[in-house]
Amino acid sequence: MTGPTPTTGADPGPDPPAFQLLNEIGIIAQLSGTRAERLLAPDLTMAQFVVLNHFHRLGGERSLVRLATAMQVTKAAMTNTIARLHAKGWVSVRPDPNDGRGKLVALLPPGEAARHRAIFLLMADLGGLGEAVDAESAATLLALLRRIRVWLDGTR
Amino acid sequence: MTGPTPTTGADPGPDPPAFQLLNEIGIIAQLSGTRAERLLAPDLTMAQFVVLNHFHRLGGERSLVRLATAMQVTKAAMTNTIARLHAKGWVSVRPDPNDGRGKLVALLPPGEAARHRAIFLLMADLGGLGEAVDAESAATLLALLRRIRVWLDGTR
DNA sequence: CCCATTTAGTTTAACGATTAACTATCTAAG
DNA sequence: CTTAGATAGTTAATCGTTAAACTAAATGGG
Repeated sequence: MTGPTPTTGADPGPDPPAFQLLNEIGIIAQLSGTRAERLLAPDLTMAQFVVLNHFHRLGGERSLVRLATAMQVTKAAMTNTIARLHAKGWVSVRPDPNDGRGKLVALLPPGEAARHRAIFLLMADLGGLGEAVDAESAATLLALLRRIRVWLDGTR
Repeated sequence: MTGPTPTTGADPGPDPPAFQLLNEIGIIAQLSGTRAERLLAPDLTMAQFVVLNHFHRLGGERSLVRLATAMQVTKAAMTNTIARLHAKGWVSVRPDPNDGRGKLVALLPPGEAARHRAIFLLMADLGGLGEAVDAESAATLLALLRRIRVWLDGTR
C-alpha cells in the first residue's frame, strides 16, 4: 500500500447526472465564494452578506431560529452573526412582543446600503462573466437552478 | 432610527443577472453540501470527498500545493486533509523524486472504492432530484455550468 | 561556486462554526 | 393552578480552517 499506484484504470462508468450537477455547482460556489469573501473583507463576511441578502429578498422581521434554519447554520452561529450586524447598525433587534423568549431581527437602511455597495464591488469583479454566458442562457439557467433549490429546500 | 423599520420600500431595481445566478448557486451548494456532509459523516468529510473527486476526474499524481490551489484551500489545510486520507489508506504519499521538498499524492483503489460508496449513499438521498429537472434540462444545465466554472477558474 | 530569492511543506495562534449544556419562557395536560 | 416537556437564545469546549512564521530545498544571477 506504499507504492505509487496511479489508479487510472477500471472505469466503472460516468457519475450519475444529479451528482455531476451538484458537484459542478459546488465547485462554482467554492470559486465564487472565495473570490467574494476576499473582495468584501474586512467590512463584511459571507455569513453576514447572506443574511443581508435573505432580508432583501424576503423582507420583514425574523427570529434568530428562523434565520439559522434558513441559512443552514446553528442558532449559536446566528447569535454571533447578528451581534456583529447589529454592532454595525445594519439590522435592528427587538424583543418579540408575542414571545418573551424571542427576538425579532430586521434589515435597516444602512444594511441595505451596505448590501448594495457589496454587490457593486462584486459586479466590478464578476462582470466579465457575461462573456461566458449570454443573457438568454442565464435566464434559462436561473429558472432551472430555482427548481433545484426549491426541491432541495422542500425535502430537507 | 431604533424602531423596527421593515425596510421593504424604495426598490432600486433587481440585482444583476450574474449575481442572481451565483447567489442561487451558492444557496444550492449550501443546501446540498450540508446534506452530503451529514450523510457521509463520520467516515468522510467534504474536504476529503472533494479530494477524492479531484483525483477521480483527473487521475495521476499531485503535489500538496497543486491540490491546495485546485481546491482553494491553504497548504496547511491540505496537509491536514491528506494526512487523514493517508491514515485511512485511501491515498499514497511519496517523496517527489525530482524535488526534495515535495511530496506526490495519488488515489489508491480503496480510496476509489470509498468514493464510489459515498456517491451511492448520496444518490439514495438525492435521486429524487430527477423529479425537479428532466434529463435534457440537466444536460443543458451542466454545459452552462461548465462554462461558468471555466471562466471563474481562468480569471482567478 | 555562492548567496539571495523563491517555493514546498509543517507548525502555531487566532477565528468562526458546531455540539452540548444551561437559563428562561411558552404550551398543554391533569 | 401546577407541572412536565418543548422551544428561544446564550455560553463553553472542541474542531477545522486561515494567516503567519519557520525549515528545508530549489533556482538563478554574480
